[in-house]
Amino acid sequence: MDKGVAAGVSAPKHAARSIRDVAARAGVSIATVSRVVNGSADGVTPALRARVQAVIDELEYRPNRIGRALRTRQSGAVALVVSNIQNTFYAALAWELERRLIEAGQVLMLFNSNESAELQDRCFQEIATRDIGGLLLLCAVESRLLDTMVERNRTVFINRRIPRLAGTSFVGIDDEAAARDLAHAMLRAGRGPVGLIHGPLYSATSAARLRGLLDVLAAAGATPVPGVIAEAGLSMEDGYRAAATLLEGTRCAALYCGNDQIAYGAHRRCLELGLRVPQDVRIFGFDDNPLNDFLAPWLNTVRVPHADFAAEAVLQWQALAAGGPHRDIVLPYELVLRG
Amino acid sequence: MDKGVAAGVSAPKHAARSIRDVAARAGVSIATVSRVVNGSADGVTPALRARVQAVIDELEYRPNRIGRALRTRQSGAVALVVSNIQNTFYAALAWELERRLIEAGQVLMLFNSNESAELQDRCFQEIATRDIGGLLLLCAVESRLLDTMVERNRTVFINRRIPRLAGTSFVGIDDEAAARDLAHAMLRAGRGPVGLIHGPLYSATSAARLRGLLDVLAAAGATPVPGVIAEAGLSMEDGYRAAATLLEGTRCAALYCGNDQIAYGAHRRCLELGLRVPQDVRIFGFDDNPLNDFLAPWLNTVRVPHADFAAEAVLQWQALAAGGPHRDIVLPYELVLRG
DNA sequence: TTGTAAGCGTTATCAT
DNA sequence: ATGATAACGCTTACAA
Repeated sequence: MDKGVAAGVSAPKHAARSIRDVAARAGVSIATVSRVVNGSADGVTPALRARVQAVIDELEYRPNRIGRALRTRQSGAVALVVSNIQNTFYAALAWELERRLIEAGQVLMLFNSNESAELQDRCFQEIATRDIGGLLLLCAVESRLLDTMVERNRTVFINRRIPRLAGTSFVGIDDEAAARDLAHAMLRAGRGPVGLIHGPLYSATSAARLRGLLDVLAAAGATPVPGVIAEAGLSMEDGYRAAATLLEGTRCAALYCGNDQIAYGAHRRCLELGLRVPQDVRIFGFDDNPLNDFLAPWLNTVRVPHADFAAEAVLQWQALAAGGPHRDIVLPYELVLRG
Repeated sequence: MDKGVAAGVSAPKHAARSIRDVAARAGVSIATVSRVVNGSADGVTPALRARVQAVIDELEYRPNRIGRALRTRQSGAVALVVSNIQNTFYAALAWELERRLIEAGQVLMLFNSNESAELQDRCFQEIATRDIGGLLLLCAVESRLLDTMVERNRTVFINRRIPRLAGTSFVGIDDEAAARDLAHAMLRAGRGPVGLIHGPLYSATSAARLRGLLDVLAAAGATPVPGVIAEAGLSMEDGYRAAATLLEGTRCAALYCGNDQIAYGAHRRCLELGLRVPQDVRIFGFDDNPLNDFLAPWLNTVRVPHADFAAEAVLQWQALAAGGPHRDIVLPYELVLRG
């Protein structure tokens, strides 16, 4: 029997080093190591600092974030609660956020709320016990624990705000204005019956978009009849179902959808009904998911600058961490008319 | 001046409760509270237990995970390192994973490696200091720190393995067999020149798929000429670029793409060239992204059971946590022929 | 059955 | 400038 090999198989090469290991090896106290690691302004003699740093490098010591978190009450993690990561717009935003947070030495904890107050609170419960450094809410809903969470954490609302919590930082666009622009583009493209599949009205974003749209349509005397307004969830499946109902017996020249995912679902239903897009029905959405250029060359939409959303959200979170005030950041959008 | 209101505005309602608060209020030691919280088998008198539980409920006490993590060396977080969350297949998988992990009382830390060894190691460095309970690698690449991470964490490879680390748990399909089936479907659909845009060959998954495909094509005497084989990254943009090169001057009746994202890019290029899909070119992909039914009704592909991947990955992670052995879990796939 | 106390890895206060 | 030590919130021997 080769005991050496047998032991080597099961035992890890070596456990992670602790500050004690470094201190012992360098012949200093753990306090000194801590000072070196944190580059404290309070002096450590350059010579000593170099000696300690050498040991740190040699042992590949990296401070344990859990120990540090317990002491500083900051876990070095930022929680992102997103409606649904399967929405490619949110996924793109999450990607940008993660990239920037890693750069800032933070990790991202991901939660899906699925537009449900219960699930969102479930996530909040997990988050609440973890001393996170920031809370990014990408499409939050009202829920029992929302206020406490916002109160206790550095919070930034992204893409959707809770009007009641207007004092909390927000990054978004002017959805109502964007919807008005989109409506004008719709009208310019040709008259005819308009169908509307808007997002859930508990969402201030969905509501603002609908408001802007109806505003312009009404002014143009193109108010859609009640039968062609439908509320839907924010997924492709929701859009498909809503379109199925809405297009049953009704004919639309243009179809407004509360976001691009809804538009994808509506598009599918149109094709099933033998309607050509855009020849028979023109479809309008919101967000401009990154894959539109590849898979939805028929989709007219509003480009929401997701990369800028992420950049601004992180900046604003950092500003809050630095003791800055809550702010509203409203970014420019852009109309994308494809067909 | 109303001092009461002024104070109420800035001060949080109350900080989170600690185990001490509960112990003090219940008139017991923190050890007893801990026992109640953890439902320890070691007895706590039912009466005492009830009294403590009442205080816990009253104060809405939830144990701080950082404190617990420091003691147990388990942060209650599972790290997911994914190639790119913008790939809708990975996003769908991540969604399923998050749902199940929350159910298991864990949170998910999300990292994008972007197929880069450097970035993956950057993520690993963040992960290494955080005492995670599990490491899920959705499309890992070779990197300097990979071995240490696998060695020190309960690891499950998903969708792509590192052949060198065959002793580590894996959840996937038989990619080579699936590719063979796909190739047969390709041949059944009609003869003609075949173009190939495969994924990067450092990926065992991409390599296996290509192997299976070439296998069948060769056996059928349909070996593609070197000029119509291209290697591409795994994104739509990569697929677009590869297709642009490959279709320059060459005519293909069928186009194999290493995954659906590549196929989306190739499809766009085909349309730009005036090629009709599937009339002029039939396109074959891999994964069956959930949005194909809506946006890619022209795409033939292999349905990779992402929900089952997630379920099995979590189960296998739990098995490892329970001291079980590493396992290979190979799930069934399904051909989806749309056009 | 319940309590006391050590200790997980840090940071930061206070001596020296 | 450096070190000793308390404290963060929790779990878990061990003592009572």
